[in-house]
Amino acid sequence: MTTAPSATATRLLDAAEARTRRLGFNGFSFRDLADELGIKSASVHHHFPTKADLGAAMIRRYRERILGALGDPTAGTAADQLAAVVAAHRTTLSELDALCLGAMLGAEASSLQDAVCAGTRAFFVEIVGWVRAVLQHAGAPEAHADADAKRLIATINGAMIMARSLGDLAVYDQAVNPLVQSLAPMNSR
Amino acid sequence: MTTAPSATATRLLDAAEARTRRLGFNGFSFRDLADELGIKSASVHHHFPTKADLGAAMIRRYRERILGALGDPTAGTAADQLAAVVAAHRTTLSELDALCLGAMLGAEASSLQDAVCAGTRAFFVEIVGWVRAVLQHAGAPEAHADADAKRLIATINGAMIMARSLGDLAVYDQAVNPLVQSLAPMNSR
DNA sequence: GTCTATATGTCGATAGAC
DNA sequence: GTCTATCGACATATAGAC
Repeated sequence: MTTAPSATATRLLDAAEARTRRLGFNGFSFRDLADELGIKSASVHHHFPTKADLGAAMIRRYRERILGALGDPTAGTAADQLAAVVAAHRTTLSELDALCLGAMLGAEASSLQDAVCAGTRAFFVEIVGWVRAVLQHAGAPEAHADADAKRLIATINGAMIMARSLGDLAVYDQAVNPLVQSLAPMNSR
Repeated sequence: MTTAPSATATRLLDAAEARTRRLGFNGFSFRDLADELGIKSASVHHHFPTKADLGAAMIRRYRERILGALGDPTAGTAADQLAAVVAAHRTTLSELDALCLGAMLGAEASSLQDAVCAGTRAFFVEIVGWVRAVLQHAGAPEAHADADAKRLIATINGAMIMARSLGDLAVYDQAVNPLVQSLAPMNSR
C-alpha cells in the first residue's frame, strides 16, 4: 500500500483530472491548478515535482477508482453491468462535459511522457478485461467476448467525442444503445 | 471558389495537419512548422495570421478532401463503400500513427477556438451524412441508417485511439470489422 | 514572401526564506 | 507545506526592412 496522499494533493489530482478530461493534458498549467486551489504554482511542484509525475499519479488513481467502482464482473446480470458502464460515461458527458481520462490521454499519447502513456495503456487493458469477463460470465466464448469488449469501449469513447463535438447527447445514445442491446439481451446471465 | 493557396501555405497545412493528428492542436507551435519548412515563424504568420486561422483552414481543407475522396454514396455496393472508409482510417493509423483530424480536434474541442470547433462539427455532420446515405441507398430505413452511421464513425474513432494507445493494430480490426459485417452483408446493394 | 528583431506573456521548474 | 523571487525556454504575435 502506498502512502496516503495529502488533502492538497488530492485536490490537485481532482483539479488536474477535471481539466484534462475537458481540455486535454496540454490544455492546462500548474498555475491554473494553483489558482483554482488558491495556492502558488511552486506549491504544486512540492506535491508533484514535474507535470509527468502529476499525469502518472492522475491516471494511476483513475484506474484504481474506475476498476474499483465497476466491481466484480461476475456479480449481477451482464445487462445490468454493461448498462452501468454506459450510464456512467453518459453522466460524465452530460454533467461534466468531460471525456473518459483514458480516451483523452490516448488521443494525446504521442505528445505525452512515457509514464503517462503506460498508465493509459494499463487502463484500457483493465477496462476491456472487465467487460470481457462480464461477457464470458454471461456465456460468450472468449474470442467473441474479447472483440465485443474492445468494440464496446471503442464505441463508447468515440461516441463521447462525437456527441460532445456536436453538442447533442442523443448521438451518444444512438451510437451506444443498440450495441449494448445486442451484447446483453434480456435473457443473458 | 476561394483563392488558391500558395505552395508554402499548402506545405504549412500539410505539416500542421500531420502534427495535429499525431500530437494534438496544442502539441505543436508555429516555430515547429517553420523549422520543418526551413523558414521563420514570422513567415508562418504571413500565411496564417493566428493559430486559429490555421486551425480553421486546416479542418476546412480536411473536410473538402475527405468528402471528395469518399465520393458519391450511391455508387457501388454499400459493402465496398464502408470497407473503403474502414481501410482508409486503418491506413492512417498504421502508416502515419495518426488519428482522424476530426477525432483529435473533437477531443480537444473545449480548449480550441470557436472557428475550429465549428469546422469539426461540420466534418462530423458530413461524414455521418455520407455513411447514412450509403446505408439508405442499400435499403436501410432512415432512422436505422442514421444511428448505424453514427455508431460506425464513433467505433472507428474510438478504436483508433485505443489501438494506438495499446500499440496493437489488431484492436482496430477486432472492434470495427464485425460491425461493418453486420451493417453491410454481402448481399446488400 | 521572407527576414531580423522584438514585444509580451506563459510555461515548467528551482532556490531558499518562513 | 507554502511562500517570494527568479530562471531560461518557449508561446503567439507584430513592426518594419529587404
